Amino acid sequence: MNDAPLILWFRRDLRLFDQPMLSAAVATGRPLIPVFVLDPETEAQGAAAKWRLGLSVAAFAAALRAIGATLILRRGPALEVLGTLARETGATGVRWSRLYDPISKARDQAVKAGLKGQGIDAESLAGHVLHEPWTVATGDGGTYKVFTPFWRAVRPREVAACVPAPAALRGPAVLPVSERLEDWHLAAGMARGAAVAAPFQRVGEVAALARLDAFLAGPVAGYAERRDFMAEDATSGLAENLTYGEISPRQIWHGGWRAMQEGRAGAETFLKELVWREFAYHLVFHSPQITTRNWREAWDGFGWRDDNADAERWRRGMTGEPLVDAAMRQMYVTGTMHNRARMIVASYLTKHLLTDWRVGLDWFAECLTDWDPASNAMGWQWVAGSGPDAAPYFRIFNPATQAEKFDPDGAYRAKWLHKSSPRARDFFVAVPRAWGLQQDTPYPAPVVGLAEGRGRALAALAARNA
DNA sequence: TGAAATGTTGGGGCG
DNA sequence: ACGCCCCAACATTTC
Repeated sequence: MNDAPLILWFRRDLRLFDQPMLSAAVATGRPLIPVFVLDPETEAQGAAAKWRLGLSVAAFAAALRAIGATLILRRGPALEVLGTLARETGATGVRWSRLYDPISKARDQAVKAGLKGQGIDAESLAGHVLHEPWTVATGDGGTYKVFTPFWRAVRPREVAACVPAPAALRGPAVLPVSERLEDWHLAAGMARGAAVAAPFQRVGEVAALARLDAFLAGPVAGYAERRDFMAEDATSGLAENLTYGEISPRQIWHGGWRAMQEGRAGAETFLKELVWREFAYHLVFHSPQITTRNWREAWDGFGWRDDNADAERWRRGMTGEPLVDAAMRQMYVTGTMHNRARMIVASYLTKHLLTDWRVGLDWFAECLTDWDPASNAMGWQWVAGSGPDAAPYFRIFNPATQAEKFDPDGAYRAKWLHKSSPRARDFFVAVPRAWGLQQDTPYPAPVVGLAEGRGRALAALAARNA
């Protein structure tokens, strides 16, 4: 019997329940060495994402400790670290859960080939999505490029049952050395923002499961009607947990499905949102260029403005358009932003300010604790019009109209803008000194009139479409 | 998962 | 009772 240790390389799957890679490894009976590698690809991520990742790693390390295992932390290129760890421990195999974005794919392919070259058995398993991207195809074998048919194809599909969490993990006879999480300084890029943002995070598997239960017991019923109201707590808020794999998409699917069968009105709409995430992952797998280039190549010649002074005001929540600024400040303080607000600020940047969607994508990547490469790219290209199933070019959100509809009493705007609001004050505590913003900085006049910005965008976009 | 302009309809006030 | 006007509400079209 093979009793050589197996290395479990954790990345965006920091959970114990419904963790196929982990369960399969436990079933072998071999000693297991869980490891998290801070590799250059991960270090390249945005400030908020790296900081939030650190919280997740800490929570996962604690969860592993509770079942008798130690999460080993190592920094360096993944192939190098995993090879070294294998030699140190006598491990003969490495397992991980698959990722689908181009950067992860390139790294993982190189790691797999490199490990195999060293005689180490390397295997990746599913776990981050409901269905492997290559298993969902159109009638003629192509890939779905429009959401609705994708939804119709995915909805009736059987999703595999969740696998239980292991009760215990058997470690190696001698524990390999681990670095200390504190020494990674993952909060460094957050400057003064980490302390401000911390209370808004829901970290770890236990908290994520509790939120799913609470959401399915209550808010899901009104999800379809209430989810767009930005001041309300009507959404699941599970995106950050999905990002780090603190909860499995399959568990959410099964929970949502059950709620739907029990007749909770909003449950199907909720499932649809989960499938939007799925759609993003399938798209990024089949069209990896979506993260960096116009998904529709016809857009390549379009004269977007590059980064510019207006975009800087957008980043700083100082456009003078209250709903846009409220949303940008919410993101800067909390690391998240209401879904509808994301569409509105993205429309404002790409349409009213005619700024390249990649400028917005980069800022979201820097600020969001729920950042993931697939959803971020799909969302931005969807709004800009260059993406799959994209909004037609003339679909331009009017932030004032959206505010009237989805923040009718102004509560969301007031929460993030009004001088007397503690959340609005948090923003001034969190922003870099270099921005030169103080609480008494006067609120600016709009960077562009709504009618003027809309007219300018329509003219430019109509010319592109001519 | 849009907005604004334009067109249509129908109820009520009023002569 | 009737026609006329106004206008809100709704529908359709256009960007």
